Amino acid sequence: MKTHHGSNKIKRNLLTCAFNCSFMTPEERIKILTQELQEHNYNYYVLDNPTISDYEFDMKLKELQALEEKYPQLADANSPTRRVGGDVTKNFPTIQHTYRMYSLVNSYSREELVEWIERVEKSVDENLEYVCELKFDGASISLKYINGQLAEGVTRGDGYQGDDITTNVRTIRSIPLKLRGDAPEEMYVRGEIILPLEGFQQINAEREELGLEPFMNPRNTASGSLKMQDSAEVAKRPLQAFMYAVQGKDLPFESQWEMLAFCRNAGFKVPDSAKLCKTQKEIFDFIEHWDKGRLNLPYEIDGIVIKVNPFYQQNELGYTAKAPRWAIAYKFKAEQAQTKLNEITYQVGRTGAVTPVANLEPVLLAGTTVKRASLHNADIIAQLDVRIGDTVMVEKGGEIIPKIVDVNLDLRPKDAEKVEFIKHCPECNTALVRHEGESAYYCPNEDGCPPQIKGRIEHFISRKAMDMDSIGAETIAQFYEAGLVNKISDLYDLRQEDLLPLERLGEKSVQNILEGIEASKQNPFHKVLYGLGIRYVGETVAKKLVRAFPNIHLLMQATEEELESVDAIGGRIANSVTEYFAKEEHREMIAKLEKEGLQFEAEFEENISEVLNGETFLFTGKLSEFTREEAKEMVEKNGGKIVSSVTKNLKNLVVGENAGSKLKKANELGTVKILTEKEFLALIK
DNA sequence: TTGCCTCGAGATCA
DNA sequence: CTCGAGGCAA
Repeated sequence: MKTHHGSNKIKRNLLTCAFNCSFMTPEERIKILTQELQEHNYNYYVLDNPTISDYEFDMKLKELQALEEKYPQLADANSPTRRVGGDVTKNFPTIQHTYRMYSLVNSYSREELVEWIERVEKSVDENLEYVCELKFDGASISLKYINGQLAEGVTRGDGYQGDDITTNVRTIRSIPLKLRGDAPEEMYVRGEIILPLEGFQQINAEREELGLEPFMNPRNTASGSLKMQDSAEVAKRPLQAFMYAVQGKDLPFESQWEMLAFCRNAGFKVPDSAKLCKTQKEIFDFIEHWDKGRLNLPYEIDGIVIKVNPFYQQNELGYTAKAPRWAIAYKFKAEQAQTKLNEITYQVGRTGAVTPVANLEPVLLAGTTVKRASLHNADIIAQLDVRIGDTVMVEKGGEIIPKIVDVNLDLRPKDAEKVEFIKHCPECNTALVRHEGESAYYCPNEDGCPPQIKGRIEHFISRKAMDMDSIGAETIAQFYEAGLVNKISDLYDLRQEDLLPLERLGEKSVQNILEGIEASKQNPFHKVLYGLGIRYVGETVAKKLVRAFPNIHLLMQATEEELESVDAIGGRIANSVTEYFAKEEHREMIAKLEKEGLQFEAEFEENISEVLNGETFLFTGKLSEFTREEAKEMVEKNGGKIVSSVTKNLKNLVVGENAGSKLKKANELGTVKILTEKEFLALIK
């Protein structure tokens, strides 16, 4: 690590010299120093190739600091002096991502990867090219640059919005505060913040000296560092940033490979391990190489990312609800550890499903201590034939959730008996039931079983539903035990005087809780609907229902048939919805919530026109007039629908450059109208 | 599922 | 100052 010490005396000399010798204005001097420091910083942290001594660097930095102090009006938010931090953030405001941050689909075997490649090759017919990159194990981030200046650093969050951690991001030396070369007006760079192993060990050595507990693993330490309030502390953590994607308008590249080069030229650290591959063999060679080679890397990776290279091919493939179809992660084989199964306990979820949980002798695995692992259901227990006292093999795959994969029969105690799944609810002793065709056992005591009641309320307050600040599972349990809350709507009857007597709740906490409850009334209808916890109504289904039934009364009156007519709503969901609303207590509760002022009516933008009513569209090839996102919006705003493949339901195929198999198939069908982009635009004019 | 950071509450000590 | 809840990230 570079140390930035220097003496004030020398600094003053340098200052005097700068003024005396060159007759520069402070403004000019600041500009020169800034540029020099930026350059040296880049050489040191991005290229790993310093061209001046640490001492000289520190002198220049001190000089710049002094000048900025003297002329604060000339100090830039992206000055190299900001690298050392100092800004303290109280809380990190939420920022919407301009471009959604998708996740990646994971694969764990050669077979799965081959399946993906074959799927890709089916939709895109010619000259496939892939970029293989290392999958860094850290925290994802999005950086916004305005006219080449770092403007925002945002965590991934839920992919739609994240936390503004700009001041902390500025302290990471391998992130340029100002881009090199020509920069577009606005662009977003995505990458991963990691803590190299050496830095991790160094931090732990320091912590040990200070008598502090060492950190468990680099990934959590990196992630935690980004959320520290004192950016000067963040500056002391030797974090690094590896960037792998750029988004924005009119960018000067047309493929992932060119994008990596652009990133590198713009001054980001882009490892040169990425490789352009044309064949399956090349991809698998790359994987194999790094599966072994990763042990020698100075940082941790947990897999390989494979991306279709040209953008027009990526666009052809498009996205699922969560991830691009044009990329996939290959995760290295998970680490395993052997440990003892001490006990099986049973948990009752909000739906009444009873889940067996293995309580394990704590064991160190992939940088964490594993003590518990879900056994999912009775079938899994039977299949593994795990018994109390068994020695089992635990694995921590890409899902993060530890899993029992095997039982070591040689070490089984002689008297170990088969596990009998419990017959009665561990919480309320009601006899459990098992629905036909389902592997889970349920406690049918919906209204009297504490974990089900608490679970429903926890679900309601959760982030994706009402997102009530400063209330968590423990607080709900407290409310329930105090007899204050038995159903969702009871939350809205809570008063300050009810809560203050409760343990651990001071005035401040109570105020936060009540404010959170009040603020929840502003949440849109689809969140409220999701929060009700109707079985099979997740976030996506809730949104779909709200679209089709824009207020709660329409939804409550809908028959199963009407529900099923909605796209993606099947019999199972329709049945669950009507059953929910058939219950008197549910209808009463909803009436109460409505009275309290929760949103039970959807707000949508009106469609611009209905000219595309009944029409279906599919876009293929490289589009030049608009993006796929824009196309989708245009179609929907004009009453049309987007479909995903060429079938007899497709009425219009809009073709861009390089249209391939879809165009061919449409021609074969003969029923599809083929349009150019211009013709499409003319349709909706 | 676990680890890390932050905050409020309550204990401890001056 | 220490503890535990809560939030977040993978």
